[in-house]
Amino acid sequence: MSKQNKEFVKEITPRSEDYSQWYLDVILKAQMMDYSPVKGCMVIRPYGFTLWENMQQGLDGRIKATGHRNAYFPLFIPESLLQKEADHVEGFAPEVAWVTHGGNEKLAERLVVRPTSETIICEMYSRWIQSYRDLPVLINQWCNVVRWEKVTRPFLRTSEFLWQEGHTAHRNEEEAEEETLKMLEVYRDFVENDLAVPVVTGRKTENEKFAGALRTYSIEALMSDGKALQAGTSHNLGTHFAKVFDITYLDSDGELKHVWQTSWGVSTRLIGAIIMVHGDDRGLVLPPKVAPTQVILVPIAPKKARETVLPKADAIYRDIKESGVRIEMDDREEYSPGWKFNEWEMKGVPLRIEIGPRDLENGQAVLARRDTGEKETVSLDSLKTRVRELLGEIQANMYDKAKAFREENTYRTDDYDEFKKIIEEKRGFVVSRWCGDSDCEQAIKEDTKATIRCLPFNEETTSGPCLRCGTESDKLAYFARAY
RNA sequence: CGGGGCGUAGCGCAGUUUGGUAGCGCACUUGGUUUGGGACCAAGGGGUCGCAGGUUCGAAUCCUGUCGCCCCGACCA
Repeated sequence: MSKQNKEFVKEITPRSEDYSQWYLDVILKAQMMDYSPVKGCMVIRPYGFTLWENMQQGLDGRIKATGHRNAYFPLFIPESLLQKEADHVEGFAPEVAWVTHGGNEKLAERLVVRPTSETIICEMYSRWIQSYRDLPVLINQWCNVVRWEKVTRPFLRTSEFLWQEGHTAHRNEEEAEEETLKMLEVYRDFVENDLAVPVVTGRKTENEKFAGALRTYSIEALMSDGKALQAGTSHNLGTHFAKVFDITYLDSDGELKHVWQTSWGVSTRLIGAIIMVHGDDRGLVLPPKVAPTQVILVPIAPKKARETVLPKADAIYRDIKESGVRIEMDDREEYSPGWKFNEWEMKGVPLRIEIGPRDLENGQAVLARRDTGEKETVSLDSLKTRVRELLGEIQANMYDKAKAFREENTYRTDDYDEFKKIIEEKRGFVVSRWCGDSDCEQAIKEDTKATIRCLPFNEETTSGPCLRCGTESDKLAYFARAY
């Protein structure tokens, strides 16, 4: 390794050395985002935004396939609307941005820049819904929201972020609950299959639920530093909002009833999850399904061989592109192959094709995969097929690797001392019995900084003592320190 | 809000103790030679040293004030 190369490798702080710094290095070096002059806000650069667009595409398809349609609601929400639901306003008031003036004139009523759109959407729903025939209303919106956070972190917690928020209205509890769980499943499917990030699904505790919700469900992912990240939420809002916004319908039995509502959302935070779950000391690693560039073709074309290599590389590039793979060719003359290899690895491109004079002599190309670093030589005849095959393998391998990591870092104990030790020394998920009492949950948080991420579905358990207080319980909870 | 640290070129930093008119690496520009894991040589461009006062013949350096950022704590959909 040359001297320059050594210095370069140091440019990305090793993950083990300073996780925070590593995270920032990866994002900046991959040119996903940059800091903006507005505190806590970020500029998403084209490379990062293309990733987001690919994610949007995958998720939007699933949202539409489950019967929802996209719409758009205003960025500004009158103060009086936000005030209507008590829990909701209490939850969001400390972090909303206010608009107080229009031009030079002070507004008669202040506006908030939406931190979420429940209130303004409910206001519209109350006008749109009259009859049971109007239900269900299944609407989704892609937009930006603003939450004035004290501590921010790129992608994970920013003052402004992009997201998708679904808002639905139903006839009764059963339908609303079914919708809430259906959308949680859509998120699980999308995040696990497209982003290769394994998640735990479950219900949030009363403490952790959405401000104004009846029940909140979430998908929880484990980052490579052992901290948990809430990757998506789905809320059964009950009839709380319907009551204060007067969203009623005349049912087929002639009775006037309040609708049951749900809301659900995932945000650009998922980009942070991808980075922290898959990234390594060389930079970003992107799952093929959403990678802006799936394959990077690097022709190795010394002057003498340029005429033979470049046309051949171009033909391969076109051929693969036509087969529907997102491939780019890096034929810049001013950078050396090694420079390009590092550059594209930093950007997380899943697969690289190297093709030079030596390969052409043998009728082959070299394939290098980002997830394992392995290289293989493939004959030019089978290149196109092998590329598609490998992209699939990489996607699957990334998921398996992340899942294995999560399993290795998920512990099962009901002993509080052991629990504290694991949380402090190893991090990860700790699955323990919990009595269901809020005070107990709070005490554990104060002792260990670990919170209940969710109460999992489908975890069988026999009755036993609660982790902290010893009360008999058959509830299991996933605990972790979280972002 | 409490404790600590830092503001010097696009980025990362040295210079501050002991005042003398600003430097290094990367990046950038031009020319040439290069290309299988961040190539090399040569020549260039770029800075009101966070801001405002003060001390001094002279301030990046000393003094006072102020603004901003980062880390730890606190707070936290």
